[in-house]
Formats: sequence, structure tokens, C-alpha cells
Amino acid sequence: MYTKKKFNPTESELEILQILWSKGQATVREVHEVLEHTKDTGYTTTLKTMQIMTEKGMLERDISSRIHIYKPLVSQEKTQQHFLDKMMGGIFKGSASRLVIGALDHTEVSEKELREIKEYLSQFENRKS
Amino acid sequence: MYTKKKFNPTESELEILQILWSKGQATVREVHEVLEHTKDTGYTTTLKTMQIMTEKGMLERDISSRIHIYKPLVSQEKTQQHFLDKMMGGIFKGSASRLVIGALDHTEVSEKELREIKEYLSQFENRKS
DNA sequence: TATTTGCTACGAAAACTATCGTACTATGTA
DNA sequence: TACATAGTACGATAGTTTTCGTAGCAAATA
Repeated sequence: MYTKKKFNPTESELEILQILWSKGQATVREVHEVLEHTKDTGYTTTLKTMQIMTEKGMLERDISSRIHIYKPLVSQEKTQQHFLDKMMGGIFKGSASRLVIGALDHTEVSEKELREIKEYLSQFENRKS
Repeated sequence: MYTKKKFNPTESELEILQILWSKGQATVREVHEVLEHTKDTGYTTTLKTMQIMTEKGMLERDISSRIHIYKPLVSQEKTQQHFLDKMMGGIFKGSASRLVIGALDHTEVSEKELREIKEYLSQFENRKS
């Protein structure tokens, strides 16, 4: 099982998780084909990493067919929150505004997202200010 | 020199950087005494890590006295931005609002910070929407 | 002065990560 | 059927990070 303690995907593992999140599920081949665009590593490297992730409990796989199908066992939301919490407790401790502003500053933010953020912030509207 | 390419402090290095940022400068002993509160490692581990960080160009040190004094050569702001950019290009790609909301959700945000964030957002006030 | 204390230097082990080569096997195809 | 293709399994290596033990030395102190 996945104790909070041990949940700490590596860079390579994150890359794979992102692909699986976007596809829902995938074979090693499918994951590797996406990975190849940005990375110059061999097929067996991807395979091995996904096997290790499965051992760690990050992925599950269906081996009923010869071609194994992998699914993520950790949600994107939980993972995102994990890293946010880590940052908020670490290098951004006590400066949420720096994180927020820093994040938006280097990014193209869509109207939709801007609206979501403002809406979220409005819940604090009635705090003395 | 510190090329962007190679700037990638490890977890342990970050812990040390945070202490140095807060103190401005410090000896190994001083850093280690803070570190001890949250970590169970020996003095020479901290020493070695700080020596390696110096080799890497992350820290500089004054060795004119027997007791060396270390200073960070990388700013907190640059480092924060580095990790933000990494996240915005990685697990938060295309979802700035999730990052912002997720960050604020698990955090006590002060009035001052809230004000800063709202003020920052107001620069988008005149966009259609 | 002799001893203890507290520092740096440094090698090396341990743990983890990333990578690949090779072996093996099932399936498709000539 | 025989061969090529496309999977998985797995051991091994290289690289990196974390950790510590030991040695050596300077300064404080008994």
C-alpha cells in the first residue's frame, strides 16, 4: 500500500504518470512512444521503470493478455497536492502569495482559469481586510 | 558558474539553503543545529553536504578563520521560481488555477498575503470577462 | 605542557535511480 | 512449419545522493 511517507515519485516516474493520467491507461509501448518525443532512452528503460512503479504500488497492470495494460493507482489531484504541500512546507513556507504570483507570472493564464481563481478568492471576500 | 541547466538542488541541499536564506550566513554547526530538529543525521553529513554544495557553486565560504562561514550564492527567489516553472511545465501544465487553489486550500493565508494576491490579480481586471 | 574539545578533509559505503543488454516467449506471417 | 516480430523478465552497470567513520589539526583548558 501507499503510505504518505513513501509517496515520492521520481522525475521519471512523474513523466510516466502524466502520460497515464492523460490516457487513463496504456501499454508500455504507448507510454514509450510519447516519452520518446522528449527523451532519448530505450524501450526497455520505460518498461523497467513501469515495472518498478508497479512494484511500488503506483501502478497496477492487467496481465491477462500478453500485452500488459497499465493504470495509475495514484490520482493526479493527490499527486499535485502532495507536491504543493511539500513546497508550502518547504521553500515557500509562509509565503503563499509568492507561490501564487510566481506561478502566474511566468504563465499564460486563460480567461477561464483567471475566473476560477477569482471565484475561489471571493470566498474570503467577507474577511476583514 | 551556475548554468540554468545544472541548477537542481536536491532535497538535502534545499534544506540547507533554507536555513542559510533565513540566517543570511552560518557555520556548519549552526546549520546542523537547526537541521537536527527535523532530521536524524550526523554533523559530518551536514559538513560534507555543504562542502559539496560549495564545489557545485551553490554556496561560498569564508575560510579566513578556522571556522568556515557559508553563504548562499543562489537566491531564494530564483530557486522558488525554478521549482515553480518546473511544476508549471510538468504536473501542473495547463492548470495554473489548480496550482493556485491547491496551494491556498491547505494553508493558512494571512490577510496581508490575500491582499497581495488580489492586488496582483487586479492587473487583469480590464481583460474581457 | 599535556589533554581534551571542536573543527575540517576526505574516502568510501549504502541507498536509490536510470539505463540498457540479453534471454526468453508468444504471436503473426512467409 | 520455420522465421521474424514484438512483448516481458531480469540482472547488471553507471551515476547520483546521502551518510558516516576516521584522520589530522588547531585552540582551549586543566
